[in-house]
Amino acid sequence: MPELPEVETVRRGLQPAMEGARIERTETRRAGLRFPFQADFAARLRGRTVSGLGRRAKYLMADLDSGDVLLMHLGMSGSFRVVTGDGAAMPGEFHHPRNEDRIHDHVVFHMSSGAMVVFNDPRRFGSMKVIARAALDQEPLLKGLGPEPLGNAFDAAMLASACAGKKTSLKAALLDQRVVAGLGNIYVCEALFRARLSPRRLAATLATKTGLPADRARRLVDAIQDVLNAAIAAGGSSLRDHRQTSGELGYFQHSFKVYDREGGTCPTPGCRGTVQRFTQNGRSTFWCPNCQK
DNA sequence: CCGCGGGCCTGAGAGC
DNA sequence: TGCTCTCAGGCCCGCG
Repeated sequence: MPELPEVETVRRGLQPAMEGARIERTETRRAGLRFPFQADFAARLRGRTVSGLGRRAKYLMADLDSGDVLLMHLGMSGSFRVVTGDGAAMPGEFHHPRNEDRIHDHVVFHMSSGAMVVFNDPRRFGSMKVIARAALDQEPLLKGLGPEPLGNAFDAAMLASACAGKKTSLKAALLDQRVVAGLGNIYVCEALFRARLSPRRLAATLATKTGLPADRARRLVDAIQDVLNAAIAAGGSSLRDHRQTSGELGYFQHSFKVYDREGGTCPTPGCRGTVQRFTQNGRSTFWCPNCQK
């Protein structure tokens, strides 16, 4: 489901339930998700206090007082919900369509506060892994990740150089987590629209012949940051699966300009274009051919 | 090294 | 109603 804004929304929702609390016990209700749980997965979590809950790209990272880090990825359909100790649902939980599918509650963290943090993931593309903080920079899951799009290191020069010489489309380059980490299909479509850049454009054209970032690279960086910040402020986008941990819907999907708006009128003032859809690298691309060049 | 297509899973929705 | 088909917000792997 989730791209960076949804993962960030989940992180903020889980913070009150997890930070400063101890994991008394972890239930894993099946052998694994995308890959099998480590044999010592639950044991390494038992009795550990969560000192902080962070995020890297689309990964949630819970820092433990043992020196370990719990890495969690939501895949396509993963979601968390927090259930208070008396068993009462948090506001909004009752209406969560997934909550009837308890068969997809795969991991339950029983916290010292009495709260339960429940991970539900029908498609099981999500993953969880405990690693030593000292070995974080060797972790294969994180190793190839590019810069955080909302971090200081991400700017037009960096994006242009990461795309320099790339023989692929701009759309594919932005989906490549080695170029920039955290974007997915929705926010790539939306950012390209805001930057007025064609998803078909060669990625290498973000740099000038002298290697300097073109103006379009600056526009694209601004567009990426603007759309991510706006989506985070809205609690992410709720299409099929994503909810905030409280069960509330994010509402950024109402602000999509092109994603899932095939056939609609281009929202750019004065543009008479129609939003089009086509398939690129196996994924749907939505765009306005009239104003994205 | 790079880019692409397939595969991993289940569920929702469209069309018949 | 129910079947089949397509598609879905991600990522890893193997192939050419």
